[in-house]
Amino acid sequence: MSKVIRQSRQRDAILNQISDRTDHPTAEMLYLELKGDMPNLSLATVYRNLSQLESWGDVQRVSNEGSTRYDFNTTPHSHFICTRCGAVSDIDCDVEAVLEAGRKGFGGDVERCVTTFYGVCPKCKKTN
Amino acid sequence: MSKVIRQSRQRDAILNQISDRTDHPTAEMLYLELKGDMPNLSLATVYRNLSQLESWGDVQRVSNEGSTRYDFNTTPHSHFICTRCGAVSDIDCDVEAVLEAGRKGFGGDVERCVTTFYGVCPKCKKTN
DNA sequence: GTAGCTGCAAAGCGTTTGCATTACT
DNA sequence: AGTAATGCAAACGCTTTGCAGCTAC
Repeated sequence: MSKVIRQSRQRDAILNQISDRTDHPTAEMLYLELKGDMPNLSLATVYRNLSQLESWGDVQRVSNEGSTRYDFNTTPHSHFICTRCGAVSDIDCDVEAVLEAGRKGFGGDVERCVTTFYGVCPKCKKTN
Repeated sequence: MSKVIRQSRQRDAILNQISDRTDHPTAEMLYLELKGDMPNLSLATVYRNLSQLESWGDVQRVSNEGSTRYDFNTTPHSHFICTRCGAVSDIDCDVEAVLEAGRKGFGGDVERCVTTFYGVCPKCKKTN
């Protein structure tokens, strides 16, 4: 008897809030944003739902020094973190090629890889 | 007037403990290992010294879901984390090539990248 | 003697968990 | 009615910090 998944206003709101953006918010960001409409939303609920959504493959964790960010884009892709403004954005990079480079001369099974790029984002570069 | 750096038994011991190994220990591992010889060594001292050593470029942080590991090898290189035994090892991978792949078609300045590979290490593969 | 370093304990941070209550189905 | 999901607060694990005493220079 597998566990039944019920609908919940909170989970719907979280998924809705994360689905149409590319800025990789943290649990707390989502919590603060949603608290406007749902004043007694709890941070624990946001964390619990994000974990669930992750286990169902609906969102992806992006770990970034200290706090975790969440990404609605669950295809294997890489991230760029701006060292000036801290923004996390997606970056186009051939993940398969990186995997191949890692496999070369390594005795184990390389299954997955995560690459994070650092530097100055286009926006900050313009502002200087 | 810049701060004078003094010698300390504790820092020497930490550096000595980390310098001849490739298993990327955590602060707590080093603490437990050193506590044998220095019974009143404090975990805070280990953390403080590792931060200092990192800022001086003597060790490198390797962040790995939850806890931080330290690496005496400060040249840009990649890591492999075994999903069976949790071991963190160095892996040969052309970091420059990955950087190039990230730069392609990205508007900002890509300065640095960190790649972590996941899979089954040679040892676990053998044991199966 | 001065100021950096230590040990200890307390606080900090992001995250998880226990539990009584609420609300989907 | 039954049980998943919530809100709250307390606990968690890792790391940092405040402070009095210690130690290298």
